[in-house]
Amino acid sequence: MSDKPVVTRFAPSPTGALHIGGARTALFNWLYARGRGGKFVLRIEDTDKARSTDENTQAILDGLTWLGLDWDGEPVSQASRADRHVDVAQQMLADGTAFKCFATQEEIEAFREDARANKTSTLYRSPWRDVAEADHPDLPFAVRVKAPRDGSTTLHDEVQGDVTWSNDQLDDMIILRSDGTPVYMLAVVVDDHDMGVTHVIRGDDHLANAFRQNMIYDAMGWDKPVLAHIPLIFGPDGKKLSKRHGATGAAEYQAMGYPAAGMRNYLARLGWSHGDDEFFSDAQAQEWFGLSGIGKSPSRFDFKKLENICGQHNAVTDDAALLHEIQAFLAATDATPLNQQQSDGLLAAMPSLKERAKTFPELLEKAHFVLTSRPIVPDEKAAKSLDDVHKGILRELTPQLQNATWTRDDLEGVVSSVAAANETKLGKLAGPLRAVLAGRAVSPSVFDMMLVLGKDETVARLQDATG
RNA sequence: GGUCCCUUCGUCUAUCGGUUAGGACGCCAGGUUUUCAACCUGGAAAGACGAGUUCGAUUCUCGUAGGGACUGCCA
Repeated sequence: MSDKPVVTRFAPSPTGALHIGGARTALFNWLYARGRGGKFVLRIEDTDKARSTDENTQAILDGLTWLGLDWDGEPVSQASRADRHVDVAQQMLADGTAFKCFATQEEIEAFREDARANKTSTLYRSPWRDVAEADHPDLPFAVRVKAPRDGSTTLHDEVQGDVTWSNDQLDDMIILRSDGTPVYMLAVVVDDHDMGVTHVIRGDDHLANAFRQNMIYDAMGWDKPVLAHIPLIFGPDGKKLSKRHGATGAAEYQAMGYPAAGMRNYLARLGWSHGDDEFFSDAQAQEWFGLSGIGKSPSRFDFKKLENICGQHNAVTDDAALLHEIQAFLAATDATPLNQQQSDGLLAAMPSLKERAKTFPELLEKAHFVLTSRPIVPDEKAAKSLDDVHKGILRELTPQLQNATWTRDDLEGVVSSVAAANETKLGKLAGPLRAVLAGRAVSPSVFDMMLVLGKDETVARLQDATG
């Protein structure tokens, strides 16, 4: 179990989009496998026909792709493996580790209601557990495992430590419904086994299930995977993450314009740590990630920290790569795509843009000067700084710029001297200049903009505004 | 109700019996500054509570409180 190549898996059920918690679970599995030269596989748990849709499956795949989590091989459909699951159940029946239960759902429900009313255990004990085959009626039946009744079971979990359950808390859970279809609990075990999964890293809402699933491993005599049940993610208020907090789905974070690298870093750091390291690359995360670094307590989602991390990643991301990400962001949000000129401009402005934006919308807003075209129409805030006095100064500046060599130093010199000649400061002139060049009160440095725009465009914009 | 799990600054966390309990985000003050972002300096800010073990507990044990998960012929 230790020297086998690592195989981890992510097994979402397509009953909804990719939840941010699921995204982190996938990330942990991916990090663990990739850091060890192992495989990371996908299994779609679509056995609930009523709630599973192809759209959801696609949304989950898209979400993982956006996050940059690549998987090995084709995603496995759990539903397509039903025959195999049934075979295993038959095997257990033959081995005597499972039995046929002829109790009807009404009977069981009645029992539970009674139990609840009397405040006794709602664990159903089927009367059919030890009934001989010869005495079985000719009726539909469900197949149940024979759970151990005495003693206790201790499971080692890499995150939770040793967890012990008294066996009388285990029920003879159903593995095959009375219509002959396999149940999730059986399918998971069979699939994990058949797919060679060595490490099961999943949300700790599955911890109790681990004990149930353990019964099937025991019944079949299969090797058990290493378990790691990770704590859940809550909203900023400590309550379950919900719409109220802004976003539960990975796609929503994509739509808000967070860069995938920042998401990976933030999510990895949520519930897992490697000393004081906060900001790291994928390569570092893969190298450092391990089960022992995962904490046991649930963590809250903090948008401020996410933004900070995203800002740091933007700053170090390659210009062209960022441009591609932004184009993908625009496409994903159904925004109008950039034309060639805008793409070129954005790329040229990227060095000064990427250091000041945490999200793509923010970056795009600051890139307005290069995405728009003449005549520049200043927005309300920008217009305020453009009074007649400053227009006059800018008019004076224009011819001087025409004679300037287009370097940062020279531009700074020209603007400063014009400012000085008018008994004002560069700081006072920057606002109006920004308004003229960008039409916005917020933008990169005026000199950076001039450099990106070039002399002709810069002068033209000045003439437009002061002419 | 039952079973299991969790509890260090507001948040994410470090600490693996001995620390002035460290870092990061955020916040506050000051600086820099051309708006935004960034940056620099400083600051406030934590071991849920109560016992026990120990020379010594944030760290180990138990209890209490609070929170969470599970308790389906759902996944």
